[in-house]
Amino acid sequence: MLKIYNTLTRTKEEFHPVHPGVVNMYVCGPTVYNYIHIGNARSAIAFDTVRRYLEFIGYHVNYVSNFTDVDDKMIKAAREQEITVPELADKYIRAFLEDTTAVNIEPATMHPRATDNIPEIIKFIQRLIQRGYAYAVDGDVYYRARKFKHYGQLSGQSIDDLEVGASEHVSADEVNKKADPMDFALWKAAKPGEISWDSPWGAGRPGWHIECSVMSTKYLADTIDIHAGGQDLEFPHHENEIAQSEAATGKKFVNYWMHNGFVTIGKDNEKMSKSLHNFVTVHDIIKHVDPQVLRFFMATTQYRRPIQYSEDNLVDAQNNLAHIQTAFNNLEYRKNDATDGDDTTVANQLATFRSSFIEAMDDDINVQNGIAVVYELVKFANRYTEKETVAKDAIGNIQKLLKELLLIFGVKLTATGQIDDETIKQLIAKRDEARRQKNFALSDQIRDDLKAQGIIIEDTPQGTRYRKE
RNA sequence: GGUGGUAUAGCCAAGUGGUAAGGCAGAGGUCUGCAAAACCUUUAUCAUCGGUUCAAAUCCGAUUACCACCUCCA
Repeated sequence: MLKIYNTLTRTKEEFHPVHPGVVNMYVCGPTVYNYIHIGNARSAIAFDTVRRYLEFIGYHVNYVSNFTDVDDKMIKAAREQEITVPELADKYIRAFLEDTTAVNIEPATMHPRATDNIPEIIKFIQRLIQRGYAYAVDGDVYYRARKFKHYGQLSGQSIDDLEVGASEHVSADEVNKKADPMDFALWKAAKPGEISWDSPWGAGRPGWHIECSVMSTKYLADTIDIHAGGQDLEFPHHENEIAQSEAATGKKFVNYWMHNGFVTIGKDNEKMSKSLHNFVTVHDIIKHVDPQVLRFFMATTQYRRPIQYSEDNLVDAQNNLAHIQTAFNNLEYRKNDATDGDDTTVANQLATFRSSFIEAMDDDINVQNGIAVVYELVKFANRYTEKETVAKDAIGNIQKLLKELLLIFGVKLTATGQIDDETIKQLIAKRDEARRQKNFALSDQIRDDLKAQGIIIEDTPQGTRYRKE
């Protein structure tokens, strides 16, 4: 039974979707004014892993992730680059898709953009005004936070405590307009020259939080199963989404709230963020780090835990992944001399590994324990590879399970060992002959030459195998 | 000031009452002509102090340190 830690209740709860067998899941996506950094990628990877696991255990997942393509920072960045806001959005949405594809994140079922939903956003705000939860002032529209009696529930704070903090950050302009410092913008009047849309309150653009309420209900349902995002979105973003959505629909907005931990950097383990300017973009890092390694590195830490980003930790991940890949390749090599048929011991063992894996992952997607099962499976595979006789189907089934499990972590395993190259094969034959004649000077010479070409030679009881370095 | 989180071996990290999973790195060994790959063996009393209990890394209290949110941020 899958259990998920629900931020709303601060406990692990058994997961029961509204519609059995189907999961409606919404993940807050980035504001597209820059390349995504690995903190943004972490969120996408964490919930892609959750999605893949849900699919692994048999759910159909409707996965919606938005692009915030208009806000203050978009307007500022577009102005600096002397392009329009939509041009800026197009540019970084394309970059987002390239970067996330590189680390093997499945495209969402739908990637809606805020600006494609302006009419729905306006209608949603009108509904909130009708219900007395919102009011217009000079072309702005604000949400009356105190009117919503559960306000503060997600972040676990009373509205009065929140107000102490909020009042320190409200600009003079807002103080004059807002009825209460806790109120937040649903619609912002356009300043001269800014991108805008016509509305009953004049030209303007949506506030940040409203788009997610609108798109979640529009593309999924009034009540969805999972809503996810970074821990920094708990307040105010998700708190505000709940207030908006539940005030508008009168229904529970989300059953399970999931929040991922941060990527930290530096010796103080500080949060990586755009505002602290301590970020590394995916765009840059995959120039010198294998995207599969980056993916594996991030996917093998449980989504709620922080990830400390460092070269050393990346190297660890690289070694671990290589170890798994090698085991897979060595299995492949043994297919050459494997006997037909299966091996019941192996079949039983694989079933055990599978259920151990599920047991681990069912505990709030505990990937650390999940990956530990993978390492056990790898060890089992290596032992099997060294047996005198092996069965073809058994090898195939071990590989199949390895592949299936690694895919949950976003890694596509394929046999990279067998290189079909006649020249290499001839050289190996020549070397084998030299070894038979105990001409080790020659055989080592051939091995060194091949190594210089990036080909590694390995002698096994079944013959000489080779692989790319 | 309010709220939440974290502290386990050189590093990453599991473990939520019964005497410390797993991985990396290190050491020793097996296999090998030598290698490589792999396999085997090996490395901690769990931030500090106090309490509860037959029994605590695990529960309670206090302390310390670090991080995060309360303003845009995944």
